[in-house]
Amino acid sequence: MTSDRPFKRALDRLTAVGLRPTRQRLALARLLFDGGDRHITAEQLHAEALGAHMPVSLATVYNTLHQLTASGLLREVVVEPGKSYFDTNVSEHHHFYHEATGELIDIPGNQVVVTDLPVAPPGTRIARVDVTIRLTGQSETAMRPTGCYVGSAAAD
Amino acid sequence: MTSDRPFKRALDRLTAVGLRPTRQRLALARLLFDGGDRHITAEQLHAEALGAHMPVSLATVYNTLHQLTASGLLREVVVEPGKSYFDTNVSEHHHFYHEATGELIDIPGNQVVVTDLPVAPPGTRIARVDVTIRLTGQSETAMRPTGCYVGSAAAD
DNA sequence: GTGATTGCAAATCTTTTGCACTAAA
DNA sequence: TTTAGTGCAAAAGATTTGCAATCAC
Repeated sequence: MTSDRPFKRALDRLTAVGLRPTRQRLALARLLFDGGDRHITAEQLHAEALGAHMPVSLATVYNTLHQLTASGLLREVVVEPGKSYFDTNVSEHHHFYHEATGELIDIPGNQVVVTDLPVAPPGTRIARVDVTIRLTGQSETAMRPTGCYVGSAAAD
Repeated sequence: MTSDRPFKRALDRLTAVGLRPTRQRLALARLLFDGGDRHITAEQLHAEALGAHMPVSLATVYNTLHQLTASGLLREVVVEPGKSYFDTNVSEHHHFYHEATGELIDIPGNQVVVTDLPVAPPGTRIARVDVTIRLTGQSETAMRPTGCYVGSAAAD
């Protein structure tokens, strides 16, 4: 990789989708996209920006997150009423959501297979399939080895 | 079925989970459980109660919905930041979510198959698997006949 | 009667908006 | 310049909370 300096990567992403790379957007894009995939809320990103001496207003954080989402650079994942994460991984994948800790964990797309999807209602098109696996605090019992079947069509 | 009068059904459900069947809870339970499965927001239920001459405060609607959810009589489905539905169908199933209209449509559990679920992280247990199929407004192209594959493990 | 439940209004929290100011092209 | 973008503070929603009044048992 010749030019994946953090700064460049963030800037490239912005220009690639036609967003003017302002100081604020660049700062946020760097926090978001440097150093691998992450899940972050608007509040968290705001706090991070302030902590990194890149003051940005909360409103701008929201604006930017939504612009990036609309541009396909982020994906919004709503886990609870009043709590949504922005996911820098926009490839096909799904999530574990740990309700106790609020933690969101990526599951590579190839580790979850959804089949037999019903036909979309007339006049609509499937935009995305979200699979969220909700986890509760303790694992009193053993965890499932490799497959948990939801639905009945596929035998193990 | 000898006794599935609406009133009885709602009352039974409440007592079955140990919730004192107060006038308000009974009224809300009837609106919720009589007449088949439904998806409803707190605001909608509140409006319905008022319209049905069963005045209940919004706070009580929220309290009751959460109590019913905690008791397993309802399931909460969060579709967007600031918008969640309460689903009277607590059996295994999934949802279409039409982003344009805000409409939520049940998909019977047996119409979606999720396989190859990864193991839950240590110390956790899978509480539920939510599959939400997001629909966008127009269907310019043809809809998928019967299977939309998410992930790569299963061939068609 | 007694503790659970309710209603109201205020408080919280998250997110959006209006508008004057600032900066990128 | 010129227009997009930003910050602030207020507004808007959704949900929760505190507490006195009320109701079910």
